[in-house]
Amino acid sequence: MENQGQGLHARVLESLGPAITSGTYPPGSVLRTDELEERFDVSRTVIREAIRVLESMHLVVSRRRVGVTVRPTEEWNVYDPQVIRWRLAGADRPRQLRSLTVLRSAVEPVAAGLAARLATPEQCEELTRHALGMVSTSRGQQLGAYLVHDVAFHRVILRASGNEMFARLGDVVAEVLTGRTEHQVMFTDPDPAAVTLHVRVAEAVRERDAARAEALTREITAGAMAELDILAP
Amino acid sequence: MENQGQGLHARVLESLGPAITSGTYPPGSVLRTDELEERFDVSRTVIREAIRVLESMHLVVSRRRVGVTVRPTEEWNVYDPQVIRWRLAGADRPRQLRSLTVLRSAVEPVAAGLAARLATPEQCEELTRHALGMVSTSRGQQLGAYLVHDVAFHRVILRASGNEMFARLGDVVAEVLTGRTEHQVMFTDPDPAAVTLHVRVAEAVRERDAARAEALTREITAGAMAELDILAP
DNA sequence: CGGCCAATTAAGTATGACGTTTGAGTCACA
DNA sequence: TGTGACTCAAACGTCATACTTAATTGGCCG
Repeated sequence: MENQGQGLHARVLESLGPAITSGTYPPGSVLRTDELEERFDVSRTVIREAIRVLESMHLVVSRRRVGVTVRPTEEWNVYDPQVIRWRLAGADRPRQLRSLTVLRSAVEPVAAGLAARLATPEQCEELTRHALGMVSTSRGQQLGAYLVHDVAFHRVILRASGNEMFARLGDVVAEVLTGRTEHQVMFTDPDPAAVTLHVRVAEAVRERDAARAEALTREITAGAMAELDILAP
Repeated sequence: MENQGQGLHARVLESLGPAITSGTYPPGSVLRTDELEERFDVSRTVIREAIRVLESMHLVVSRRRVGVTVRPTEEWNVYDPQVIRWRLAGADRPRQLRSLTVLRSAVEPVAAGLAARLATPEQCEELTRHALGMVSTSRGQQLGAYLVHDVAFHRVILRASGNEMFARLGDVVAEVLTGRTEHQVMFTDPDPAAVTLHVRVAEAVRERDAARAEALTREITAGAMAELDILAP
């Protein structure tokens, strides 16, 4: 969905990263550069650059005389988009989807409240447009088109919040929504109630009603959590 | 507060990173590797490794025949702890503190609610201990000791939430709290009301009262926002 | 048995050579 | 004069190799 292996070091990364995040090399495992050099049939330079990147993601730590050691899971930079992609592609995808959905449930309502205050007229218009797009694609097995509008809607909300930290979660939300459509049940058309909620959020933002926008978004994320059987107090 | 320049590439990073995030090299600027090589008096190997790391943070993009170009701010991996540190150390520290405080206000209450359900007895005990520690250090210019308990308290909440995404925000919160003590007013002792709120959160978690823990934490973060003059609806 | 020293190992750094991409300039032709 | 293809060179990308540094291991000596 984003970059792709241009350059050998990227190719190595796209092989090593998933191998680490998926547990093929569990925490504590030790890799040696010359071994990798041989395995990927590339030069030392390339391996070292890949290792440096993995190190900056806190996936590994490189120490002299010992090798490149995989770090414990708790220390990984789990907000790194690349790490998120690797983990979503791996075995603990369900677990990862839950974590991210909980994060969404915390962030998106607050973002919607802020968006209601700060959204530009253009952003309001975009929101409305995508909400209506969701309505018009919510029936008749148009899940692909529906997803496009859904993702765009949430991206606009996050961006319109005016908070860069929220805005950067757009990719994460996109992954979660895409993952849900691809992997989850979702054989059937989207829940009409959810569609309506999006329309009403767009309305609330347009009318600068922060409290309502937040509350409605909270309903949306609550629905997303329910889909994954996450705690329902 | 974390790693330090062990290795030349790390030294280069600690110089280039802040230079980019602080705007010394604004987006669109172009760096050439051989120029950097000379400026830092290190080999290509070292420069290239540093560049790879900056690239993985989405701070720069390296293209043939053109050089290493600084990317637009919106594309930076603003959740990377190292990027956060660099930006907090730079000129737009106030702006960064606001962004992060808003993020806290979204995440921490939800985390506290989850902690109330999931915290282990040990974590409950830790919470209580740090809350009491805050009480006992809240008077008489013991800001340093107070800060230690404050940071520890919020770390436990985030970790006890059982959500790895939340848990990894512990460092961010620590930076924000530390930054407030160091840079903000805070000449005077901490607000007694805030101290009391922490004690009550610990209580609520201990009593498994998720709604109360969430609401009380929302009050804490609202206070933090008020300190920074962030919107007060 | 314990502490100290040296040998070994694997990462870190430096350097020279070559390959590859691609922007930019040039030149010819319409 | 404008447009097209063609050439050139600048900058990164990759490789191979030699050397340096740090840390672990293990043996030697007290």
